[in-house]
Amino acid sequence: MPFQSNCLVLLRSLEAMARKKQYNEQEVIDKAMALFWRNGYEATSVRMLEKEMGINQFSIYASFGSKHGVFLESINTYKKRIKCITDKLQASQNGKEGIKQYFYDFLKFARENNVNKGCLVTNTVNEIKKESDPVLMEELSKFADGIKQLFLNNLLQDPNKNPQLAKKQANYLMNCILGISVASKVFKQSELDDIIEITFMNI
Amino acid sequence: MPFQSNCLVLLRSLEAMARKKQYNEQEVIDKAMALFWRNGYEATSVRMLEKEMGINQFSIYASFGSKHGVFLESINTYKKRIKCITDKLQASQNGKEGIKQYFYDFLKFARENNVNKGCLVTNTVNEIKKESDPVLMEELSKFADGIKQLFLNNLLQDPNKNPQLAKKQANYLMNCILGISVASKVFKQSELDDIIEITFMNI
DNA sequence: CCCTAAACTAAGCAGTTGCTTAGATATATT
DNA sequence: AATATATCTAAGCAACTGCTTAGTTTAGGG
Repeated sequence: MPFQSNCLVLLRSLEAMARKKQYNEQEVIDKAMALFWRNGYEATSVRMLEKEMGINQFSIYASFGSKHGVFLESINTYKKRIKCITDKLQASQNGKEGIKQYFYDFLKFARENNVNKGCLVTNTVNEIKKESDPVLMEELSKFADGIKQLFLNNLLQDPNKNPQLAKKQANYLMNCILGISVASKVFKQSELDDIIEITFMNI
Repeated sequence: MPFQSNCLVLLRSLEAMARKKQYNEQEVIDKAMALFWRNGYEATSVRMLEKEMGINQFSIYASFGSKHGVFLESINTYKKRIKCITDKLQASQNGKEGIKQYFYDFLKFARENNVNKGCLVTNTVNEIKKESDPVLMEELSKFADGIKQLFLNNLLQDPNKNPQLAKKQANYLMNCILGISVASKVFKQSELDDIIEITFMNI
């Protein structure tokens, strides 16, 4: 149930009109996403969502059906928000340097009040069990594959690059950014800089 | 409260003797650790621990004080269990090849029924909030630093290695193994092999 | 064989979980 | 103003959370 459709409202526009929603669904999902990102799925209760989103539980369930529904929309919003840096990577024309820039852009993207929250998608993969929600897991995998493909495209901008090696290097870079997502929660910025430097030293 | 001390029992050995424990504390902690490893801390309830450990809640609280206490002992047991591969790394005398072997050893260590559970320490860092349990977080950091030091020692077995570079490479390798801990939950073995190959290709 | 004390069982505690519902409120058309 | 109906508030639901406690069982020393 991705946001409540307005179709019924439009169809009934000739009949009596009812009360308007006092909140914007995208705005409250933005707040929910921020909370899930900071806390994780399980550690975020519906009562906490209520407070953070600034609306009553009834409204949460009316708009998104369930806590799980709120989370799915939060993941969608996360993708929208991170799009600005994946788009930048896609547009980049300077091979591995573009990927390196993505690493730094991601670190900036994931930081809030000098605390690094990691990647919401990575955090979720780490938290949920594959078999408990295979549909969501598949969606998260697809997202990661998309970024891996961008890595590959940028690597292949080097005409001398062996395509088979490039594919392995794309997997390697995906692994490194997964590591960064975890490491950024604990490591100092100078250590993260070292890591990125070595990561791109010889590819 | 690391396991219940036997001192009181010894002191009172001249008085009337009481019933014996019908379980071995290390054995039930092994089972608890397995459950925490599979499920994470929050997603594991005391009722689930009861079933897995095969003892009553009373016995759990008598031996370990709290769910948190069971978890702390589980982390200790995890360290004991992984010691066989860190010891192997420590004893290794062939530089980066020894570290590479540790990567493969870790993958085997973390696999159960063809499912990779990642590293319990990494999973925990990812789940808990730094400020909610700084003592545990510090302990987990120390553990990671110990492994990073083993990486550094092995790298420095190469007499031509620049020590400053080696330090950065140790951070880099720690980041890669963090990535592997996450990636192993989702990636195929062939992809993991590619990742490890590239990771060690250029250091 | 009785007594003491630890270990056991199982019921129960208050607080929280995700979710629902009854009833009050607001709003655009008639 | 009257009506219809979506949205709001707030109370409440059963199930579950970590943890405790009352009462029974089991063991060994006297």
